[in-house]
Amino acid sequence: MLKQKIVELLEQAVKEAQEAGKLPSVPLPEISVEHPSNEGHGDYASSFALKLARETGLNPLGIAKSVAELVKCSPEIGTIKVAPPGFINFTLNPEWLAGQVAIVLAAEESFGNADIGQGKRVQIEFVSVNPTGPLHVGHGRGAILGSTLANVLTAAGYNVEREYYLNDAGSQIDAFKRSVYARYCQTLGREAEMPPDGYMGGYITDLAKEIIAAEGDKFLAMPEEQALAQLGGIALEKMIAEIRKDLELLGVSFDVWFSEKSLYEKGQYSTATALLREKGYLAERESATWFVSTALGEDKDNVVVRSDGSPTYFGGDIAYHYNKFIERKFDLVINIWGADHQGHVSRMKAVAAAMGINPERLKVIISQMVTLCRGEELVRISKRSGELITLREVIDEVGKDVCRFFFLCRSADSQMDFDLELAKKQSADNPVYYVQYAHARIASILRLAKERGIEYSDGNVALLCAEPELALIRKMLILPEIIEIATQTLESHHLTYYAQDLATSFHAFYKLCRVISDDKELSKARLKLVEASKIVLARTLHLMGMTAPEKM
RNA sequence: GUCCCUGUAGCUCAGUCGGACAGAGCGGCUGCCUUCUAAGCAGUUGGUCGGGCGUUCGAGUCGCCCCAGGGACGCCA
Repeated sequence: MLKQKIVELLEQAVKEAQEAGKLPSVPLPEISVEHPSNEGHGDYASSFALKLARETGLNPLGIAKSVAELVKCSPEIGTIKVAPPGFINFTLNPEWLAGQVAIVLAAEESFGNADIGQGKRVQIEFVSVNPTGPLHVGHGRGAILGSTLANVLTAAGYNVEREYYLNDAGSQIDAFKRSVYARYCQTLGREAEMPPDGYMGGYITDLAKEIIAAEGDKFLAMPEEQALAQLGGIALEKMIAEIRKDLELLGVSFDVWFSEKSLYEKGQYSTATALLREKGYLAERESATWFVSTALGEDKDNVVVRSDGSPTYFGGDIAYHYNKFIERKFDLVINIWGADHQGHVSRMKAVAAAMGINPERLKVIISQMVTLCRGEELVRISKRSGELITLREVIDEVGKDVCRFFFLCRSADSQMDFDLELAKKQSADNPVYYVQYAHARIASILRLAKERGIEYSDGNVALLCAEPELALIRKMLILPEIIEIATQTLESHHLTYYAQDLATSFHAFYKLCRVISDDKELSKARLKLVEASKIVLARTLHLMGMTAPEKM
C-alpha cells in the first residue's frame, strides 16, 4: 500500500541517518504518516522528527532535514519538503499517479483489498434477535453494521463467517409459544388467557390464523403440552422465516444459523461449565450456581444455573463462547449487540479470560439505540405493546440502499434518530443519491462511448495531468487505507464518508473535464480514468451492501 | 450509588496512532445548464470542540473533577 511504502522509505532513511551518525542511535518512536489537513502541505506528512526531538532534545527541524535528504528516490514520490517546526511532507508524482489508472483497471473489483487478516478466521455474530417477533429498526442497524463489517474484513484478507445465534430455548420462547397457542384457541372460539409475560402484538394473532389455515383445529384436541410443542414449533419456524426474509430484503445473509438449543443437546453446555468449575470460577450459593467474576475484577458475580436447575441466558452464552473459541477455534470473535446488552460485555470477557482465552480476541460492538421519527413526530417501536413499526415497513418505505447508508453514516457509538421523512426525500438532502448519482453518471458516459463505438483500450493514461484528473486518482487510491482503518477500528462509517468524498472528486472532474471530445487521444485516456473510477466507486458501494445503479 | 455511550457550526454528524489555520452534508446567501445525467458544480456565511484543572514543544484527541442527555445494573434475554 502507498502509505506503507512511504513509511518504509522513511524508516530506511532514518536507519541510514543513524548509521551515518547524523542521528543518535536511540530506540525510535513509531514512524507514521498521515494526510495533512491542509492540501498545501502535500499528500502525506510525517511528524516523526517532532516525536524524536522530544525524546532526544535535538532540534526537530534539523532531524527532519537530515532524514529528508536521505529518503531514496522512488517512482511514487514527487517532492519531499521539510516544514517547520519539523514536518516532512511528501507529494505524489503526477506521472506515477496517472499510471495508477491502469493498475486499478487491472485489479477490477479486487482493488482495495489488503492482506491485513492473512487468512485468520473471524466470526461475526450479529442480529441474533429472539425469534419472538418481527425485527424493528434497531435490529436493522445491527444487521447492517454486521454485514458491512463482514464485507470489509473479507476485503482485508480475513476468512469471515457470519452467524446468527438463534435463541430457540429459554423462557422468552416459551412465552412466545404460549402466546400463539392462546391466540389460536381464542380464534377458534375456545376461551384462553394470554400468558402474563405474553406477546400482545397483532402478529401473534396473524400467526395463529395462518396456522389454522394450514393445519386446521387439530391442536385443540391435543393435551396442552403436546399442542404447545407442536404448534409452538410451527410458529417458531414461521417467525424465523419472517426474520430471514426481512434480512434478505436488507441484503443481509448468514453463513450459519446457530441453535442455542444445540448447546444443551450436544454437550457444550456441560463441558463449558465443567471447565469453569475445574478452574474454580463456579460457586454454589443460595441454591444456584454462580460465575465468580469478582475474582476477575468484575463488580459482581452472575448466576449461571438457576435454583430450579435451568441455565440462564448467561449460562448459555458461556457454552456458546466455549464453542466459538475452543471448539471452532476462531482467531477473532466479533459480537454486535444492542445497547441494552452493554452490561454483558465485561462479564463475557471475564468468561473468556477464565477459560484461558485472551479477552482481546473477543470484540464486542455495542450499537446504540435508534429512535424512529417522521419529521417532528416520534414513532414508537416496541415488541410487546400492540402498535409497532417493523423493519420491513421501513425498508418498504425508504428502500434498502437508503436504509443501509443512513445506518452506516453514524458510528455505532452514537444514538440516532432515523427520520423516515428525510430518508424518503429523493433530493440533494439525501447523500445516498449524491453518491449513486455519481455512479450513474459514470455509467452514462461509458454507455455513450460504446454507442459511438469508441475503443479506448489503447488509451494512454500518461495524458492525464489536469488537476481534477489527478485529484480523482488520488482519492481513488485512498480506498485501501479506508479498508485498513475500518478493519482496525471495526467501524464502517468511514466508508460512507469516503464514498461521498470520492463522488465529490468525480463530480468536480466531470464538470471541469469533458470526457468524450474532439481530442481523440485525451478522450481515450479519460475514458480509462472514468472506468477506473467506476470500479472504485462500485466497490465502495458494494462493501456497504448497496447497489451501484447504471441509470437514475 | 456503580458501569457504558454521547456532548464539535443554526440542524445532522466526521475527525485511527496527540501535530501545521477545526472538517463535511443540510440550511442561509451568490453565481453556473448550446455539448457526456443540474439528483450536479463553484463561491460565501457560520464554531470560547459541554465546563474546569492538569500532562506536553503541541490537546477536539491523553489524565482527573464537574455539568447535561441516553442506556445498563434480574435466578429476563
